[in-house]
Amino acid sequence: MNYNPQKIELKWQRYWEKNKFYQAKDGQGKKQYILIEFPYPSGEGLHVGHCRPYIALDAVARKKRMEGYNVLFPIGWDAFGLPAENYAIKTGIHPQVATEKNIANYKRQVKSLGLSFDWSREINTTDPKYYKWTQWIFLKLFEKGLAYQAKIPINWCPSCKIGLANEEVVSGACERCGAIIGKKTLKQWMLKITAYADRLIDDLKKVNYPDRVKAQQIEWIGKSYGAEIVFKVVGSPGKIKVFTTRTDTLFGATAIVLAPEHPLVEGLITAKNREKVEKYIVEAKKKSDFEREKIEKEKTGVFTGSYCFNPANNEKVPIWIGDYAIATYGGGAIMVVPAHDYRDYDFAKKYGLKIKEVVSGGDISKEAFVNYGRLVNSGQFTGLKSKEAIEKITKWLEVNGFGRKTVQYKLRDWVFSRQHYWGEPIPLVFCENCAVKIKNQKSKIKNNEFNEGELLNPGWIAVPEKNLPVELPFVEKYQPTGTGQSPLAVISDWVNTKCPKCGGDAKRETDTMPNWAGSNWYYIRYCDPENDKELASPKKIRYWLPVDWYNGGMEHTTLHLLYSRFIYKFLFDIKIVSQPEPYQRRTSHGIVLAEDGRKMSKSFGNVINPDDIVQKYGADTLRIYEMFMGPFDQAIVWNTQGVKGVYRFLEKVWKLCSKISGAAKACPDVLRALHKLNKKIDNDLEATKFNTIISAFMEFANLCHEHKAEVDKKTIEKTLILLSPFAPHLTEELWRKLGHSKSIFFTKWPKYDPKLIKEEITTLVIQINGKVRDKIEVDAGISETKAKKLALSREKVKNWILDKEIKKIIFIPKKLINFVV
RNA sequence: GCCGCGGUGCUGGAAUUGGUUUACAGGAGCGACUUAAAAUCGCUUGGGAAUUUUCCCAUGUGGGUUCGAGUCCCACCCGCGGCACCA
Repeated sequence: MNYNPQKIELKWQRYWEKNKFYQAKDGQGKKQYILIEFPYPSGEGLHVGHCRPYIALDAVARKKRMEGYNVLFPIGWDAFGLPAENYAIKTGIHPQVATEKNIANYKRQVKSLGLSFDWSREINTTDPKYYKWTQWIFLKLFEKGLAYQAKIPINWCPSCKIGLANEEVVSGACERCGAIIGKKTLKQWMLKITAYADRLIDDLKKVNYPDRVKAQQIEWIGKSYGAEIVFKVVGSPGKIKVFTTRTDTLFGATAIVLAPEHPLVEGLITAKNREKVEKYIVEAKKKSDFEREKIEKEKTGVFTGSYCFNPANNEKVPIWIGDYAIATYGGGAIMVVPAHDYRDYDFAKKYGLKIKEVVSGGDISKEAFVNYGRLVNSGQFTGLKSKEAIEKITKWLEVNGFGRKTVQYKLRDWVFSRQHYWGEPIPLVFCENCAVKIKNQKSKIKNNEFNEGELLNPGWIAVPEKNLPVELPFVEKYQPTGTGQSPLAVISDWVNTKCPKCGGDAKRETDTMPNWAGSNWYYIRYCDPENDKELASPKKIRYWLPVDWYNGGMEHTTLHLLYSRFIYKFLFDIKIVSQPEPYQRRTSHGIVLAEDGRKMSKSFGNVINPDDIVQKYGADTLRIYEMFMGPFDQAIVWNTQGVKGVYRFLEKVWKLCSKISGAAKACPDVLRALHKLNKKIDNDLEATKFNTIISAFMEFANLCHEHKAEVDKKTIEKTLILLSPFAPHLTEELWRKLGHSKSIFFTKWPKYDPKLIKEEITTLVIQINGKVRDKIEVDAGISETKAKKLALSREKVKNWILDKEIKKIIFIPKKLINFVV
């Protein structure tokens, strides 16, 4: 029989599923929790790029099982979010219906690859039994005062008619539709992720993530150390607080710039300047972030007419307004030190501000000098080095009440509400009665009558836990209202409810949660997916978590990965989970590009559907090709031609293993190669070097092919076991053909014998002055003296040395001998 | 501008971490089988000179360290990803 994947793959997939091969057992033995990012089931189905991480981690999971681990390798569906809703708007098909259909298709595709997921733990974020707990987590955040409502200008996508988080805005445009983002001021629920900023940085030390992931998260959080300095306004009690990391340049501050949105602006505008300033502010507010960015280099500003005192030397410095000061960072106020900051230099040049050198080392007549140096023109601090000056000036400010040491973060709190239908309802109601009570009678409120969140957000009352989930009502119309309200707002019998605190009339929150809400914690739910009493039982959480190996895309580094770490830390604080970090190890896969080198996309018509490859070559070929195509963490171009090569390899394995030579013992070369292969798989799988594993297999198959007559049954069996995590169907089939009644996946993972790997004979390279001139076959254990003698006896070597004097000999056992002449 | 990653044949890439550069595949060429094609199986395939023996040059560019550099150091060029008026 020839290799025919169509005849064997479905058979074994059904067999494995029927016999529940891959179901993890709670609390039994040493565990491995292996996780892939659960897919968003879109209407387009899987493409070969999605499969790459699933296939890779499937191989890992399969190997770990054979090594005796109790492996949890689960899958589920992240199904809330915009695409389903946009699709519903277009077609009138309810997101629920479309989602179910998409899931069915995804499931069929995933199953056709022979992946060893534990389907008994399948979850779906849009299932009320699941999102009950997504809502529960929100309630806990709310109770602890980590959720608050704020009226803020948010990123507004005019096309999707939705507010977006900073993370969803990609260079000024909507991550989903590409429209230019504007600003809209709306009341939004915010999560205090900033309260966890330090821990999110510090705890990266505890986990094994790629450096680039750590670096990106740290940069995103953007912690900087500096000082807050107080500038007193001339002729008024007003005080302006600025943030700087360069306290040493304080004497060079020749102006203050406030963001147009700064709360003190109004009081600082003098009558003479009013018209100009107001016009500027109106213009600035109109600009979107994108426009601001585009004209980034061109600084603009306007003088308010007011002055303040530089605390260092009591000089009067003008107060300006300029939109290069960012409202949401450092209090939206900066001290302008033109001599030592590029931006301030531009600004000062444009508006004729004083440029005063206070750190020596550059030529400020040409450009700003931003490096550290020695202080000049800085009163008592003149002569100090920058580093020392920063400390001393900060201390001086503190002593004299002009400022204090502080830190700033780029990270902002997380905008957690969306004005859309297809998401988890936020489990809060607004009660006018309670709002009045909290606002007016704070002192009379009994202890524990309201939780922290309710006091922080007067009128917003938590839906009691026992009433969860707040189910998403069925609607006919999904269109965003465009007014900033979600489509839920028009369903009056859902919106109108009773206040759980006072029983009075109340209205439900009609915003829903962002699509990240369900994915924040899904991997916890896998530990105990059916539990309707708790998020998951503490016992199971303790057993399974943290995740041992989590693979996902780089694009989630500052999104899902950061968010879910934050949520996990919160759950740790309220003692739901027992360690501070959710993922012990993180790896990232590179994306698979289409054959034309572009991203695979329906609009380019260049998508490769795994169905086609499975149909033509079989799942095992697809699996091995995706591992072989290139380094796992690198983007790679798909090449259907290359798929053929893998198919040929599997055919070779098939032929080799379905006919046994009858040799009683493998020849030493084959045996050694087999043990080397074993070692290589062990090492390279851990290092995610899947491509070299496959090429090692190919080399081994080629070797066996050469030594056809000397390959025994034992060798073939071991080869099949080693290959089984990568090509499960083919190996299972051949395994049975060899007469085994039990599955190959019940065998133990083989251990290589280090003694057998040792080469007895090696090629010793002979170099003259570092250049290869000859090679000899020698005993691996040959001594330097012997090697030298042997090398010098060679004709070629003699010719190269001739009458020259040997100055030095370098001998590396098993590798080379080098004569320096 | 800053942070991170990378640059090796015609192509995807390998190189035990300082020790035989180009493994493994794809593609191309030649040959075998075949009426023929596909498939399959052999052989060839970095460049140049010489074709029995061989020699020189090649890992983005230019320097350096070293007996020896794709690998380490310095400077530069190019590509990719992220951040970006963050004070």
